[in-house]
Amino acid sequence: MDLRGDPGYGGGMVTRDSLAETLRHIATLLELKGENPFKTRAYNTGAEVVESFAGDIVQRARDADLKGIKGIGTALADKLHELASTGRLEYYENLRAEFPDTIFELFGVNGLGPKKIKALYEAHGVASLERLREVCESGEAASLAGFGAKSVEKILAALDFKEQFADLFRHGDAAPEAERIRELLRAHPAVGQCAIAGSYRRGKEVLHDLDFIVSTKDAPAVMAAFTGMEGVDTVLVAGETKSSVRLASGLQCDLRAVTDAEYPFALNYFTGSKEHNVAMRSRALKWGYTLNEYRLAPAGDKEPRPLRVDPVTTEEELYRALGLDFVPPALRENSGEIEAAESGGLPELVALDQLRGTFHNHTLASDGKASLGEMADAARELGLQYLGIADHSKSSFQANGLDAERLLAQVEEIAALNETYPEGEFRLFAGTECDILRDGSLDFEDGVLARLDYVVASVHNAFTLPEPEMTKRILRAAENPHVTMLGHLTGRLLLEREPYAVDVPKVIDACAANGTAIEINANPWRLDMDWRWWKLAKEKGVKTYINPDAHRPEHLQFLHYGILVARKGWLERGDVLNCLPLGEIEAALAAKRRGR
DNA sequence: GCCGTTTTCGGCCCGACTGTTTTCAGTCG
Repeated sequence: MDLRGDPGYGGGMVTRDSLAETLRHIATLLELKGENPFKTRAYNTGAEVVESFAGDIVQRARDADLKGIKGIGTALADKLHELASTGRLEYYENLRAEFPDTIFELFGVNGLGPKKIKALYEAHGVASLERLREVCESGEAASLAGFGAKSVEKILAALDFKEQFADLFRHGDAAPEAERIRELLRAHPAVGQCAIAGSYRRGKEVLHDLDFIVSTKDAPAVMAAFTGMEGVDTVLVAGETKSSVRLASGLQCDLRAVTDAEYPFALNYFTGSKEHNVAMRSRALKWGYTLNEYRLAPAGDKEPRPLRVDPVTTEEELYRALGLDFVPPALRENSGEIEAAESGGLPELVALDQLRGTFHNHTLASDGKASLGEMADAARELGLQYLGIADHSKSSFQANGLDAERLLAQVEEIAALNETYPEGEFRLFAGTECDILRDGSLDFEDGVLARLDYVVASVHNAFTLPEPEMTKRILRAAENPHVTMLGHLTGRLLLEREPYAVDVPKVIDACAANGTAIEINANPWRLDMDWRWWKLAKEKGVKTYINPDAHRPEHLQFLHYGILVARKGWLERGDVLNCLPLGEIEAALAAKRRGR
């Protein structure tokens, strides 16, 4: 059997994502076979657990140390162990031999689910997008039981869409449209409460649609306004309380309308995540209630436990009613938040207005689009007390990186500018985004680095080193006493370029041992280091700086996205060093330079 | 396949919408 077409499997390296992907593929294949849907769900749940697990799930799987992880039972634990330790899984290979590899493509077509795909495959050998189009255009598909002219038309439209657009969007790319539509709904006379729910509200880095929730007494009017609004390309669904549209950008937007009384339940339900909802519902059940998108109501014949808040009129009250602290949307990923909410152990998440400055920013000297003074002015307008300048170093010649001479001239320039700011009110810090060279050495001599206030060390070339070498390279930088923080740790560009292969837990350990911070790069294309690692990093005592990687003044707004990452990573004010006020950050940088 | 202060067996969320149906199956979230 040829599995070469599957990058996440059998290619040698086992990663968190490849483990999750294999579980998802198993779930899909079981669905195709018409297996018990709950078994299918168990595999999908397992994939979610693997993806969001706070810790080194690959190592745990390798060590057969998965006992006690909720959602991973003995069967999944055994399979994950086999996968992680050998790179293969016999059960999966047998399953895959039953269908052509390309059949997975079909699940990405809107309107096609396991039943229809199975029917198409068995009747006409449909196992690829090309073949699907053929049987739709030839009329063969329309004659199948359960298929008709309309469904074939929809499949063809979905195929056209797939050719034209990606089905995932970066959070930052979707944000302007999301906010525009929210304002439009909010301004509608029939709309009471209104929110963007879904993964957008949870602060996920990529989204596949936007979910809007409104409360209203005139749902049809709001639905009409929504499906008829500017920017709508196609109306996908148009019901009385639920509509879906496709915008010209390809982004899908769903709207649900409920009453004011139902609103907190709908908001909670459609914010998700699915797994968080399951946990909430099962908790409600234990208390003797059924929870859905409309209400919390007594269930069954037994006397329910009295709610702590009754009636429930807000989402906060819904959590409190069930004996929980309010769980911020960012944390609703089923990674321990319910347990923490029960025991008063939720973190006090860091917030945007707690940031006092930021460090990874570029100017005209390298590849930025604004001068030192312009960047400083923009930071002051935002109310920041300090701004760090970290232009590229000489090896990043493609970015016009600075050599030692130009860098030291910039240090002088920064010192002169600092003279012009009122003492204690604002300061520029002189730094560098110093390339980590292939062997882990830095792009400047120690003597040069010692002249700077701080150093961001980043990888900008040789992205394809094997994991052991890349890890060694970055470890060496993390151990260099001049390095204040590691920049964009994995180099990923969301939906564009894969992260480079690096053993993140090892890097976290080294950073903890050396007092080196790891940046949260807030550029919406990066959002790197990924939020899934921060709980682990925090446990180990690693701190972060949230940096916009700004190349122009407007990019300072990216800090908002960095805050989303930090919050998803359970980080508090004390974990984020650029929450420190000017006097204290100077001391912290100096302490790090002295080797603590 | 997972899970257990209701259960080690028998549950596991379910409502909205659409299209092909003549009362419901499939998909989606």
